[in-house]
This record gives sequence, C-alpha cells and structure tokens, in this order.
Amino acid sequence: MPTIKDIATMTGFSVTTVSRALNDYNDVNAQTKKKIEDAAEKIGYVPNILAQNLVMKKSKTIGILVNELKRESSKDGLMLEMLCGVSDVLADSDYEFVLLSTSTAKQKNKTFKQLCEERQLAGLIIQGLKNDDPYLEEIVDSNVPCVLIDILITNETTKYVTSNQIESIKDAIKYLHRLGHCAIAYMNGSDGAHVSTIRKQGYLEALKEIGLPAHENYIMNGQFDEDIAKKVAMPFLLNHPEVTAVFCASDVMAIGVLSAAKDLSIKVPEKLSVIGFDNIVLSRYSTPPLTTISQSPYNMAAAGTELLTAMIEKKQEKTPFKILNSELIIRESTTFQGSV
Amino acid sequence: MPTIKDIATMTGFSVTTVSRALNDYNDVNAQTKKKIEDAAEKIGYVPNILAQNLVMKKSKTIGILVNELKRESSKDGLMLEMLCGVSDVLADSDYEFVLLSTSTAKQKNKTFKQLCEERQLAGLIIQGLKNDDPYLEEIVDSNVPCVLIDILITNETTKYVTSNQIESIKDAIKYLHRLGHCAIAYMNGSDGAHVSTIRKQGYLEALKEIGLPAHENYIMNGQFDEDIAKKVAMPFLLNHPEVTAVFCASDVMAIGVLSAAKDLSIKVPEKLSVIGFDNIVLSRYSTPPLTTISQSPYNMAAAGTELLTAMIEKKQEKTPFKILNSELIIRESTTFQGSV
DNA sequence: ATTTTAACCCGAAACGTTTCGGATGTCAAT
DNA sequence: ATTGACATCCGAAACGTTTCGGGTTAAAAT
Repeated sequence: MPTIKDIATMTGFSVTTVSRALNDYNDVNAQTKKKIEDAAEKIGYVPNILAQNLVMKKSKTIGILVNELKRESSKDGLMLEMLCGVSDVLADSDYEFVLLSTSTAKQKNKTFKQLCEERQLAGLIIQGLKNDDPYLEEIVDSNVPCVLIDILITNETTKYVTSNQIESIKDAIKYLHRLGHCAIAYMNGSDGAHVSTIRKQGYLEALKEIGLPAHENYIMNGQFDEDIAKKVAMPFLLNHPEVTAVFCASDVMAIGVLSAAKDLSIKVPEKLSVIGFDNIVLSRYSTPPLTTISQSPYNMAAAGTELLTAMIEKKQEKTPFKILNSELIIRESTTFQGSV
Repeated sequence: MPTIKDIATMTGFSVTTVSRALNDYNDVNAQTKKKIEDAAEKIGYVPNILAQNLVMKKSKTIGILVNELKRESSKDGLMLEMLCGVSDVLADSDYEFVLLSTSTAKQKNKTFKQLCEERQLAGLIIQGLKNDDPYLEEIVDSNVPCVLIDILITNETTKYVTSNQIESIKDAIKYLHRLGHCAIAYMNGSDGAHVSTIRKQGYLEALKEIGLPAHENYIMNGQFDEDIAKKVAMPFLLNHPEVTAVFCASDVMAIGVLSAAKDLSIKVPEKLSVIGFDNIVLSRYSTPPLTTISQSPYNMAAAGTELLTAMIEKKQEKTPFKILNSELIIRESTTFQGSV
C-alpha cells in the first residue's frame, strides 16, 4: 500500500531521489539515503514489482514450462525435485518463478512468444517437451533466454543441461553383459520424447560395443507408464524365454516389468534381471529394490537455473550447456545370468 | 511487443475504444469491434498483464504458500498432487499461480502483507503451516482472501478445506480393535503441525469410544520422518512387546516402522499390524503394502481453489469451508491379532 | 423546430515505478 | 572574478493498461 510517493512526502525529497536512494545510486547524500531508508522501513514499504517490471520492460520472473502437469507425474518425484532445485537456487536472489503447464490445447491459443510477453518473463526452464512440440521451434527462434532440460540444442539464447545418460546406459548394459546376460531387451518410453531417442541410442551403442546383435523385436515401448509397460512385457516375456535381462528407460516402467514377471512367476533377479532409470523414490522400495541409473533432477534443475540467470544477466558463461553425472546404482533386481 | 496503441493507430480508433472493444464493453459498434479484434489477432496482440494489474490494482495471480519446499517432500507426492489440483482447476480460467515457499529466515525479511502486496496477489492457498507460525495471525487479520489446508480457521476472508480425518482415524482404530488388537500405539508427527493435533485427537477419541485406556507412553513422535520414526520405533517395540498394532500419522513414518519391525524380525502383519496415513504412492508398493487412510490432496487443493476463486470474485458461497471424505484403505499390513 | 434518447466514440488521468537530462549550490583552481 | 568540477537533487516522461466523464451524431419524440 505505501508507495515511493509516500516516502517522498514524508521525507520532503522528490520521488526521483527516493527511488535513487532505494536503488543504491551513488548520487544521493549518505544522510539523505539514511532518512529515506528509515522512512521506508517505518511504513513498511515494499516496491510494487508490477510497476517496476512495467517500466523496466522486463521482470525477474522465470517460468518453468512443463509439457503437462499431470497427476501421474507424482509417482516419480521428478517434477517436484526439479521445482526444489529451482527454488533453492533462486531462494536468496530476487528472482521468482511461475509454473507454466502447457498442453496442445493451450498452445493453440497462445504462442510461445505470447506466453513470454504477457508476463515479461526473464527466462524459462523447459522440461519434458516432445520432439515434435510446436513450441520447440519458437523457443530456439525467440530471443528469450531458455534452458532446455535433456534437449540438446544451443544458440545465442538457448542452452541446455543434461546428464551423460548414454555413458551410464552403456555402463548398465555392459554390467549386465559381465553378469553373463546376452539377450537383453529394452523397454523404451514414448517415441516423441527426446530422452527416448537418446536412451535407445545408448542401448544400441552398448550392444554394438560389446558385439551383441541388436534385435529390433527386443525393443518394447511402454510409454513411460507402469501399466502399459506391464501389458507389453507380459506377452514379450512369454514369447522370449531366452531373454534374461531387460533394461527400462524409466523406473516406473521397470516396476511394470517387475509386476509382469511376478504374475508370470518369473523370479527377479534369479530368472530375470531388470534395470530401471531415474532412481525414483519407489525404486528403493520395490521388491526387489531396483538396480537403476540415477540422474538427479534436483541438480539438473539447479544447474539449469544457474545457467539461466547467468544468461539473463549477460554474464557470459564459458559453456552453452552443462552435463551432469548420472550413475548406475546397483541394487537387488540384477544378478548373474543363470544364478539359480 | 504489440500494444493496444498499435491497434489504435492501425484501425484509426482511440486507445480507449480499442480497450473497450477488447474487453467486451457494449458501447462499441459491432463492426468496430470486429475490426479491432481482427487487427489484434493479426499482429498477435496479448495484453500486458503487468500493466493491467498495475492499473486495476489487483492481479489474477494466486499464490500457493508452502511452509518449506524441501526435497524430502518428493517422497510423498502430496505437494505435487496439490499443485496439479490447483493447476487443473485454474487451467481454463485466466488465473495463474505462483509457488511461494517461506522459511523462518524469509519471514524475518517480509511480512505476509508485504508478500501479498508486492505481487498484488488475488488470494492464497496455504498449506503446511505450523501452529505457531507467525504468518498465521497475519493471515487471519489480513483482508486478502486465503484458503487454509487442514487448519480450521474462518472469517470474512479466510476459509479452509480439510477432510474428515478424525472419523477415518476412528474407523482405523476401531478396525484394529475388531481384529482383536487391544494395545495400539500411535506414532505422531511433529508437534507444531496442526494435523498432528487433529490426528492425535482422533486416536484418543477412538480409544475412549471403544473403552481402551490411553497410555501416554504409547504415543511416539516421528516428526513425519521415516528415519526418525524408525529410530523411535525400535526401542519402543522392544520395550513394549504387548503392543500388537501401531497407527501412524503418515505413511512415511509407517514405512519407518515397517523397517524397524523388519530389523527386529517382527513379522508384519502377523506379529504387528501397521496403519499409515496419506495413501502415498509408496504405500502401495511397500512390503507389505500398507493399510492406510486416503485423503486426496488433489481434491483438497482443487476444492480449495474453487473456494478461493469464489471468494475473490465475491460470489458468496454458502459455507466458509469444505470437508472432503477420507477413507480407510485396507491392504496387507494389518490382520487379526494373534493370527499366526 | 426543438428536445430527448441512444449509440458510439474519445481525451486525459491514473496506477507505481525508473531514468534522462538537466538544475542548483559549493568549493577549489585559475 | 571567472571557470570547472563535483555532489546532490529534481521535473517530467515513459511503460501499457483501464476508466471516468464527457462529446458528437443521428434518429425518435415532442
């Protein structure tokens, strides 16, 4: 409620001087500044961010754009971990963040540019976009600073953060191979998702490197969904008794596979080794606990936020991207082939 | 980038008329309106929300205030479910939401009133505040519309949503009693939390109603934390072999108890029945799957959002609160006392 | 022919800031 | 006495809207 104008009349200085005093300009007398600050404190002045942003033509608000905020995503805690990462990094800056969830329906009404302009967003962190998302092109074309999660595009105003997924996946597959597994199936996520492409690539490269043939029909698609993965895995496991290990592009799907195996009385890990991806909370508690690959969404989001604020403040960082470590976490869903 | 002024010069009408046309005032000619709308469409005009809010002295932004956005809260998906609830309800309105996380440190710098004023928040949904939180008083005193989750306070601008936890807890305890359990312990959450008080009350009332004595030392405190709950439960279970069931104020703590029992080789449910609260994703996957009480944070948030927007738009709702149903979900962590 | 009414339109102020381009005064150097 | 430099301050415009209080015109009522 109290404005800069109130402080001006209180202290007898002009609005200009009050503003300059409060913003630490150096052409205002120390005493004056003190008086103004005291007055501001006294009446509990807080700057009206709206007015500030309006006149400065830019805000300190960064948007977190997610493809669709859907309830199932609470199964893995990934989304929330990301939020925490952003939140923590931004905690003692003067940036704020808004959560923006798009859907194809919404995109019809509002272009990406419009989305940014209406709130004068300073920048965005973007996660979970499909390869063919119409926003993607707009994002790279726009001059709004953006950080993409797991989508490897860079230009003047676009950077990304990802993790060395491919390496970790290769590690995982090679680990299975060392355990004696030679028929390793792969459960992929939805085709559109960028991470699906990447992870599949990791799987295929690993097979090549260890000299195992890549059977196209060893690749299933579970749409990143537990139930779908289970439905897909059931007939697959029945028809492919030679398969002794399956690597999944997400823990959620791996849990689906676990469930399918249980229904078919296939013992995990004795008869079937299963590896997931994400290291979600659940993976520690499933039976058996999942061997999985951990990439910390918290750290990715935190790194992305730092990349973004640096970009906004025109601090040129050396690299237009950040690659974090992901690592294989061995638990109890994997063991030697034929270990019975 | 394009403004109302651009449309004005394009079409030859005044800024006033353009504004009125775009806002569906009825004193503008149908043709004029059409022309203006076409022009707006053509140049991809989006209103500058900042400017709108500034002049109207209020925004369409609602804040979601959480006590502390901490990483562990991704363990239960509660926070995210709430966000989804809010997000879905707000999806096709013109409201937006920002996530605000406070901490005692931040509260020193900014009063609740200031928090609202700087962004001209239209209203808040408030969750997870401790009983002694300094903001609480400010919230009830302020004239900013607020909806409290699980804190039962109402006045002109304060409403709440909760669920019939007490009833459900009574159901749970009575269910245990029917199974033959007579020594039922209780694992409470952190003392400050309002829900702790409520849930404890439910436990005590249930004991009274079925005529069981309330031993003060049957009440533990696990701070809503898995590890702490485990640490507290270990000695308790050792010292109280007569206890055959423990009811926990959260699933996370119940899982801690499960883990304690496992370490002590106390079979659940044969030797010990355990009930949780929240029906988090994990509870379905723990071993054994947890009997628990489900209150949907999604629905609570959704209901709260509706309550809030109604309040903001001065639509007087009949009730200053909403009470949702919570219910006992029986899974495999409970069974007859002495069922071996 | 005058007044009333309605439909349609617009100028200008307001919201709370920031910032450009001076203005004023003081003091030391010339 | 003039100049220059510096420190300190301020007026006014600008940001993009909304809205109050009118104004103009043409048709309808007197």
